[in-house]
Amino acid sequence: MTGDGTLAIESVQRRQTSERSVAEYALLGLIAKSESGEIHGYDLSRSFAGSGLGRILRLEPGMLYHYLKKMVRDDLITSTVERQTGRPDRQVHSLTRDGRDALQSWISAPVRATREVRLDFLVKLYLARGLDPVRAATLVADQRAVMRSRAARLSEQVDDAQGDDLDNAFGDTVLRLRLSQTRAALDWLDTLPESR
Amino acid sequence: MTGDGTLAIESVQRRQTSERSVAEYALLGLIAKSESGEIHGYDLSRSFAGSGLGRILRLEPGMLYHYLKKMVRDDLITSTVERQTGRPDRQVHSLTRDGRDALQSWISAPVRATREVRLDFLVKLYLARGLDPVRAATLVADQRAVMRSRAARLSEQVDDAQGDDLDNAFGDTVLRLRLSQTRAALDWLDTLPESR
DNA sequence: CACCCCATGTAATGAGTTACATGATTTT
DNA sequence: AAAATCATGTAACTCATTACATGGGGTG
Repeated sequence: MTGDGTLAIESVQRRQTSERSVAEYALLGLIAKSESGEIHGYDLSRSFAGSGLGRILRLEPGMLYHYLKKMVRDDLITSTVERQTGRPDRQVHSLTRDGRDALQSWISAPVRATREVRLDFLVKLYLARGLDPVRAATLVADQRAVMRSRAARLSEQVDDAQGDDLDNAFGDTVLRLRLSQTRAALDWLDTLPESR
Repeated sequence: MTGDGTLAIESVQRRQTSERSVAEYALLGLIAKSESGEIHGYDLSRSFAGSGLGRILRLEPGMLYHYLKKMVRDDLITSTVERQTGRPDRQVHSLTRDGRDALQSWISAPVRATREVRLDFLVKLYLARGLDPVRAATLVADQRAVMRSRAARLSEQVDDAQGDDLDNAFGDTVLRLRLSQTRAALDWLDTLPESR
């Protein structure tokens, strides 16, 4: 075994620090992007489905309202009732200080694993573009750096590996898949307008 | 809306026909690969961790025994008690006809989505290599075909897309990421010994 | 004597999916 | 008259993760 050579393993473990799902950050981002800074669940649901986010992840009403309640509980957003006549009352939400901070720091952090590019990074990029183009540019740059070092590391490991028996040959196969996926992500990052 | 142009969306929905998890098939495969055709849970756990499978997915004892019970219930494997003295009794498992069929047809079916290459396809490939090299070769060929048509389709969509507003531009970005990931998978498939 | 190996589990927890409940009002 | 829109949820279910229970035997 070379160093901590244990490759990242499939298992969707939330980070110990009670990490939130992508969908929650997506909601925070949509609230932040809303013109008045406040928005109710039903509108969120529509703008979610209508926006670019609806193209990469699905969020059913049940889960949406669940997340909103959870984030109110955790003091990331506030909720005030807006009475209506002839229509059901609305719960209007807006970001708290904590919510804004959580959103900003989540968006700013590049993803570590290549597999997270497809979902997590895309959501970060979408929100960053909508909220602050400068942040989008640094995000892309930071993500490039992560992917580059990851590619370098994988590349080393591929060179070091010798495929004696079947299982070692397979380990090599796995490494080369990861390397090729990582390089593809890197190339894609380079084509983004933020990389110009 | 062009045809059913709704892009595949993130949501790990099991297929309606009560689909099994990758780990279950991995277990079926390990039982099939065992020399005597039968093996008990504890040995399975060790050979799982020790084999190439342990490099791509994790399976804790709790889940392993859970799957074994489930598959006994569903008549994919049988279980007989092997008494021991000075040691706990063992539950020895072997494949039933249904189990062998389920395993073979799962292994033979290429994955549809590119994101499934990283886990599902790798497990299929590992098992196919261990059980029947010929099947491994056809699997790789079939998977190549799927990825090629997927790349072609994505390529079309990229050409058709025009990025007017922010959300359409994002849709284009998403498509190009998928295309690049799919092409990378395709290139990787070509480097496999089965493609020679 | 403390600890690890053998061997199989259970219990607690949490996260996500799907389908449905409600009840008024507007559109077809 | 039927259906869709508005607006917010609840309930039942599946699936996976983690940690722990058990209890005898061998090893440092």
